[in-house]
Amino acid sequence: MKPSIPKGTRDFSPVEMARRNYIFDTIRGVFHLFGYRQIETPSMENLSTLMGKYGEEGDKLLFKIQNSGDYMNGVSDEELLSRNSLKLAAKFCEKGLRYDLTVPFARFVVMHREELQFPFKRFQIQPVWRADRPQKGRYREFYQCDADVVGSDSLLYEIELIQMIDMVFSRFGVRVAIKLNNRKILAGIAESIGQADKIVDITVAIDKLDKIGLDGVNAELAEKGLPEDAIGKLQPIIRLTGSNAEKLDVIAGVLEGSETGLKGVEECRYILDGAERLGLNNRLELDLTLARGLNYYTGAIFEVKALDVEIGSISGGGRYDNLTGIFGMPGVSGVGISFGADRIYDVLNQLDLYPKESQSGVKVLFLNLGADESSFCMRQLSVLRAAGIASEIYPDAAKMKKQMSYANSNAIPFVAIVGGDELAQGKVTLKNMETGEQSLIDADRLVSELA
RNA sequence: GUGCCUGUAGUUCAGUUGGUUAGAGCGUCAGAUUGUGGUUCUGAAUGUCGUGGGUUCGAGUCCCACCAGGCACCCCA
Repeated sequence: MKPSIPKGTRDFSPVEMARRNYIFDTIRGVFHLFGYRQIETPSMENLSTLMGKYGEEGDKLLFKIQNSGDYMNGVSDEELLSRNSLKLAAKFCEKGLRYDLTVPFARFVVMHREELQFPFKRFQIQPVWRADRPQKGRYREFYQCDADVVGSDSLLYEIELIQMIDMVFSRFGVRVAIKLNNRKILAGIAESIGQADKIVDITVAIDKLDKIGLDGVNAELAEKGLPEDAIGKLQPIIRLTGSNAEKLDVIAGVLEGSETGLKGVEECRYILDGAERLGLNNRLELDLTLARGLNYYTGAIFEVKALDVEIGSISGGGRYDNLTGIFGMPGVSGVGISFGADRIYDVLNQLDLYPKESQSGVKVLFLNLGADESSFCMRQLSVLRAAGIASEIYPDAAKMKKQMSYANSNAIPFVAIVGGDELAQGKVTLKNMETGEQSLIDADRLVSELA
C-alpha cells in the first residue's frame, strides 16, 4: 500500500521550507517593527468557542474532533437511530481545529483580560484548518499571519495596518492593490434603498462584480428577492469610478439620510488621507464592491490582491467592534489583518522572487579522506560552529567524486579538503564551488575566510 | 454540498481504428576520471498501466462501479 496524506494537506521539503521561512521572517520582521508581540494558541478550541462565528457556511467547514473515551455512553438509542449527523456530532465532539486566528485571539483576550495592557497589539503565525474542498490556492491546512490590536477604536491603527501591508509586499517585491471599504457604508447603502435586512445578500452579490460582471450581479440581486427599483438605485454605486475622493463625494450624497453610512464615509476619508500622506508604494483604492465574508466586521475592511498573478486575495482584514462581546467582554474594539502565507508562497514562486541568500544552508563541507584526516576536520568543525558558521563533514571516506556531488546537490558553497599533505602542514584546501577556485590556507584562518 | 476533467516508472508525459515482450525526457545509480563537483559521453535499474468487475480470441486502450487527484461553482487566505 502506498502511503498518502489527507486531501488538501502538503509536505514541505527543505527547499520549500527555506522559502516559507523567508516569508514568515519577512512578515514577522514587519510585525515587530510596528510593536506587535507574538502569541500562540492551541490548535484545537472548544467547539462552543468556534461555532456561530463564521456564519452558517463557516460552521460546516469546521474540522471537529471526536471525543476520546467512551463517548457513546451518554447517547440514547433514539438519538443514535435518528442518524442526524449534525446532532450526533454535537454529542461526539466538543473540540474543533481552529478556523482562523482572530476568534481564538478574542477568546485569549477575554481569558487574560486582567493581565493585558490595552491597547494590546499581538501577532500570531500558525496554521488553521478548513474542511473545504481544495483547489488552486486553497488548502485544508494553511498558515495565517495575523496582526491585531484590541482595546482602541483609533483609526490610526487602520492606517498603521495599511502601512504594514504596504511594507510587507514592498519587501517581497510583489505589486499589489490594497482595497479599502467600510461596513458602515455598506449598511448605509442597504438602508438608503430600503433593504437594510438584505445587507448580506447585497454585499455578497456586489462582491462578485469582478467575476460575473454587472449583469451577473443584477441577476443575483433579483434572484435574492431585491425589488427592481432597489436594484436600480444600486447601479450608480456599483458602477462608481474616479479617484477615491470623487467616489467618497458621490457616496456621501447618496447616503445623506443615513447616519451610519455617513460615519463610514468619514472614516474612509480619514484613513485614505492619513495613508496618502505616508506615501505608500502600492495603490490604495476605495472599492465599494469589497464585502468580505466574515460577518464580525463592523468598520473598515481591507483586502489585498496581487497585480501580476491570478489568485484569490492574499491578505485581508478589518475592524470588528464587538468580537469579545460574545465571550462576555463587551465594548472592546479590535482591528487586524491577516496575511495568507500559502498564497503568498504561490505568488512568490510564480514570480520567482526569492532572494538568493534566503536559500542558503550549510556554508562548508569537509571532505572525509580517512580516519586521521577526519578527526582533524572534526576539530576544525567545532571551531567553525562555535563561530556560528554552518558546516558539516561527509560521513565516510567515500570516493571524492561522490563527496563533491553531495556538496553540489545540497548547494554548499565551499568544500574544505584535508588529505595527507594538508594534514602534515596543518593546512586546508578551500574550494569555492561556484568559481572552482581553490587555495591552500592555514587551518586557523578558516573562520575569517568563511565569515 | 453541486458540476466537469484526469489517473501509465521517483517525476513529467507518449502509447496509432483494441493486437506479441509498455516507451521517452528529467531524476537516480555505475563507469569514462584511484585528490576534484556542477558540463559532456557510455551503460544500468525501476511498472499490480489507480482498484475491482464486464465486453472480447485478445484490454494501458472500450463499458460499469469504486477509490484518488485536479479544476470550476459555493465560500474564502
